Amino acid sequence: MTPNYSIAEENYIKSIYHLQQINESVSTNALADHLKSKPASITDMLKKLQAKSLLNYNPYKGFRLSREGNKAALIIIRRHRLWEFFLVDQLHFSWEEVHEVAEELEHVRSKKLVDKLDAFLGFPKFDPHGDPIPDNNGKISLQQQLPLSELPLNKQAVITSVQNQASELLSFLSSRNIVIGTKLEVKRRLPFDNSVEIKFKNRQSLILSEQVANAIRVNPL
Amino acid sequence: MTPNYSIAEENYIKSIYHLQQINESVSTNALADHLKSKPASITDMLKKLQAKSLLNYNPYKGFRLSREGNKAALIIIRRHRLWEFFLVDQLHFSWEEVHEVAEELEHVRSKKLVDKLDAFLGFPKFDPHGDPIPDNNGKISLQQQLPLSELPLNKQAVITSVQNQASELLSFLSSRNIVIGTKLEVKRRLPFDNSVEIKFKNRQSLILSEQVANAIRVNPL
DNA sequence: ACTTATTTTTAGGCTTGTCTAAAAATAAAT
DNA sequence: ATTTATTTTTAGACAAGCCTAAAAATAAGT
Repeated sequence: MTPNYSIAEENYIKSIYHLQQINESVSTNALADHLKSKPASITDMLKKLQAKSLLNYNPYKGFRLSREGNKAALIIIRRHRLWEFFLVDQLHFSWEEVHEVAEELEHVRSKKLVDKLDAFLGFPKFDPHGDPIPDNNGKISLQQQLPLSELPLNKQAVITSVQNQASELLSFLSSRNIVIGTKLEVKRRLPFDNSVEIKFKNRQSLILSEQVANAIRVNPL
Repeated sequence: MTPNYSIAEENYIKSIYHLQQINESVSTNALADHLKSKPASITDMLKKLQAKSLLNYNPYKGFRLSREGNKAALIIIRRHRLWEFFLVDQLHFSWEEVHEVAEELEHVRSKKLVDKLDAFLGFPKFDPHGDPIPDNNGKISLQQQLPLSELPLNKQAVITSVQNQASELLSFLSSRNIVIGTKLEVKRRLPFDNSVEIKFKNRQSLILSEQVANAIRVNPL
């Protein structure tokens, strides 16, 4: 039997998973920031997670999830993204509202529930933000994607995901018709602030800041 | 704003609500039994619930929910029963499997989620066990129902609910085709053990123990 | 009415998960 | 290389929820 973890443990596992996608090794401070917690609390929990062999932890040197920890993370992420899909697809939430609610739903542990929900939804591969949904074995389907900030000039591409859950950003993007599936290309980069001018198929164009262009992931066509 | 309660608090509120339907006043021991907890733990929590004015509590004398406590209880029961309905109606769980899972889902606090779920399901009035689902104002639609053990002989009635969530009982009943909506009448009562002989429309008959006949609620036609 | 049994509460302790303040380890700077 | 700054860990405390064992209150029995 796969063991059950507390809500606090699950939140740590998930945050570590996300942070280690960005950096080789995760630091105590980075995790404290991410969880809006204090470094001392982090150290405490790290010891517990290591005792449960979910973590490879070298004091003062940083840490990463173990194989088992990664498996646990993918289960939680699967739950989170399936519920997000459900909320948008079935309950007609808007994509910027779902994250908070899914933060609660993701901790409901029943495997049967999650698998039945998956089937009910038609085994979706991507959540409303374009992030891939792990299947019932924890397999995640990758797709070629790069930040909009790195897309070559004048190359057609389609938006595949937005790497930021802040509802302000998401509703701003929606209001500009920037959603998953939108096709666009970059017409130029402004060197002084690295902002980009993008152009839609309907010939409308728009300037996006470097931060925003970094959060948007695209798949070149 | 309606305050938020912890999962532990919500479980206490719900159990007290159920117990006070049966008796005038709830006792510490009865609640300890119901929650599979110890009397000392109950006393601790009762003080906290009273401090939050959810409870009218006279030490040594018993307790009941306050007006506010009842309101909170109905919100939790609404969540629980809507999720049960969802699980059976949309995810095709069988009615004996849903209780456990709904015990977890009921603690997801978002009001918007619950109201949207309600609409998505078509504003159902009864859950799969036949229990009424409170509406978004906490109003509960009552229906005339009495225990099968009290149904007069030879009077046609329809099963409206089963007041017991034990999955053994529920699957036993299903296997005998005893579900919500089944029509039956009581042919006789056996005096030595108060068991009842029931007869279905298709002329099949069956003996049920007093305990089982007490758990089944019917609406006389 | 007085003893006995039951119920409930208090007292003190444990675990989980959090915090602040201080100490120790590592990294950066001169 | 030695001081200074930063990061991380340890030490000790606290709240929520639970427990056992003992004391106090109520109920039952003769």
